[in-house]
Amino acid sequence: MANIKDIAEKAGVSVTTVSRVINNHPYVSEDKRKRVFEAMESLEYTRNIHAVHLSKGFSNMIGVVLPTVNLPYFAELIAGIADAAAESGVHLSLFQTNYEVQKEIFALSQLKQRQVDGLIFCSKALADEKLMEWEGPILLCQNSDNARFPTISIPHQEAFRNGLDYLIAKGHKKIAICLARKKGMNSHFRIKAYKEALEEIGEAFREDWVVEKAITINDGKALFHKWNTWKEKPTAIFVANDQVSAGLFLEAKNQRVSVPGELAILSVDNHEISQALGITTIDIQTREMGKQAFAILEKRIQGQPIERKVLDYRLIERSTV
Amino acid sequence: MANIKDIAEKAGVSVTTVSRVINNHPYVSEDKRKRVFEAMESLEYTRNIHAVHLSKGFSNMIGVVLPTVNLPYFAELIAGIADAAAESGVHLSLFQTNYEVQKEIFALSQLKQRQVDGLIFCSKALADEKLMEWEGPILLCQNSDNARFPTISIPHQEAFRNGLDYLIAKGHKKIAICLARKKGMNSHFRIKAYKEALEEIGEAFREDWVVEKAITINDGKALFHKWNTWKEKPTAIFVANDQVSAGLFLEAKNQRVSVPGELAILSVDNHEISQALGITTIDIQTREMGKQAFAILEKRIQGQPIERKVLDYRLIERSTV
DNA sequence: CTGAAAGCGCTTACAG
DNA sequence: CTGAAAGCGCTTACAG
Repeated sequence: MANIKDIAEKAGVSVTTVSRVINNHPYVSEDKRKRVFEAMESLEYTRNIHAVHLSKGFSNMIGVVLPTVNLPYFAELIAGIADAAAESGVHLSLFQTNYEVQKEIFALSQLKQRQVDGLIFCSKALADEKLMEWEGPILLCQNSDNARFPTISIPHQEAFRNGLDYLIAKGHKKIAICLARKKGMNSHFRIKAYKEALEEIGEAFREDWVVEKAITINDGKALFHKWNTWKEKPTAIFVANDQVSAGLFLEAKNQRVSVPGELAILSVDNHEISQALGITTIDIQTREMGKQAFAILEKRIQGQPIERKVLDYRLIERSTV
Repeated sequence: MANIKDIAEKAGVSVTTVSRVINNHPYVSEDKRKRVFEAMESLEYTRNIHAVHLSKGFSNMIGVVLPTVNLPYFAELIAGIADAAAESGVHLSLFQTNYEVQKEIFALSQLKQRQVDGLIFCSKALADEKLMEWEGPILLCQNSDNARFPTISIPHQEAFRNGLDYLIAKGHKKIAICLARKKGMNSHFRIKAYKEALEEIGEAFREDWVVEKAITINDGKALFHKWNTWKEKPTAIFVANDQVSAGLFLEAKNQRVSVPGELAILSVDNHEISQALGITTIDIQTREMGKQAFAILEKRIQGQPIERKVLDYRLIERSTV
């Protein structure tokens, strides 16, 4: 494969000039520019990107860290990131961690080795404090107490509270909630909002009405059966994602439990499936979050100050509450 | 940042020895190995991966080219690829093309520049012939006439025929089909199978009963309404993906059209949603395809001969036919 | 507008 | 088991 030196010889110029032509620098005479282009053409020159990276010190690639790509929430998030990255000509490297800590650490080590210029953590198992031990641009798609990280997030506590108030306004007092996982900032804030809302309406907090580790449609089906076994039944379940809500809703219909008559369902996401099923849900702009995540990280990589953005949410009334 | 030379000085050895230690080569005395490790520790050494790439000539990263990550089929495929790649310590770079030809060409140019060692085309707009103009390891997740490409695929024609025969065996003669897009090898083979089956049962091929460009749940809903406007109605629709089938099924239920009584639905994918809805579908092992795609490409990158694998499919009887 | 030369940080064939 | 040196292919400050 021809390299820059071969081109220089063929064109009768220096490698410096060739480099200038390749990088579109001004101050190259038209004559030489032309000769360089011809030489590149005839020698079928392709730039070796590794040499560029080594020389420049960055890779023009960012890493996206997430548990799995195969969940609408994350797929949508990546799609947003990918669109924004493509527009800026930045490459995307995927780190599917399945919430395994050592895989998250692997991603961090890649940042350290300069495999990527920055990292977007869509969701993570590692605590913020652990992340602090690593240098380099790291963006979090969730709120963080820690000012070291740029973030893009939804005000989950507020949004969740908003949803709860909506249920309460609709006459519900016996409300259960269902979260994706126990740990994680989002769940933390949601439980907090839940407790506050219960207190205000004088209802006791019940540990067993906080269902966790629910992510898929099948988890939603299981949730229905759990609900069905409860002696005292909540009249509404506030579910933290559309997939689970869909499973819950479909199984309720299957078992001829009327929604929202016997069981109201409020969801979060506003992905296609909740629209298709007519599930009332809170839109959290997942795709937009992906786009902004990239934009903020990119600015940070370029040395601009840490930015922390909060996105809006919106309750979409449909027919399950 | 400390480099290999700093380590060598600190440890009192040559850079060659440092490199050997880093790369776990044998033939380094225990004493020196220890000193090198100590030096690396105290200087907080991190290897610059770009230098490794430049020197070795490859990047240890493959590219995945697909229209969008935000569709269960592709999300599942990537998840499989990502799992397999992670096990081999290979990085994944994502090229979301939205079926835009210039974005596919961009991915190919990245292969040429060595940004990636190989490319997996999950689905593409470019014709095989165009792809032929590019060198380097390129794997196709679909069959190809062209022996230049390693492939992993489902026998779509056979599988589709199998599904049609199943519908026919169930007494259907008026059968419509619904495909993801007009172009593309898969659609080509499916239409072929469709025509053959129709001929055998003495039914005429009707262009208007071949619905195309259907990908999402909402497309499935639209499909229902299209069906509803047809004067002569097919008694069965064979839909090429679970998302569309789900939309079709849900809307049929909404509109109180009995499935399979008035309209039978046969699907392809066997993703979670068809299971949740009880839709009869053909399992095409999407995740497994992803895994094998990676394995075959990886072997090809390592110089092994072109491999072309065909995966099995299986009809899952549920309650929509 | 132009070029010689140093630099980015590794790997590896060769000689010992 | 060890090291000096060449090589991977670019970029860029400096001097003109």
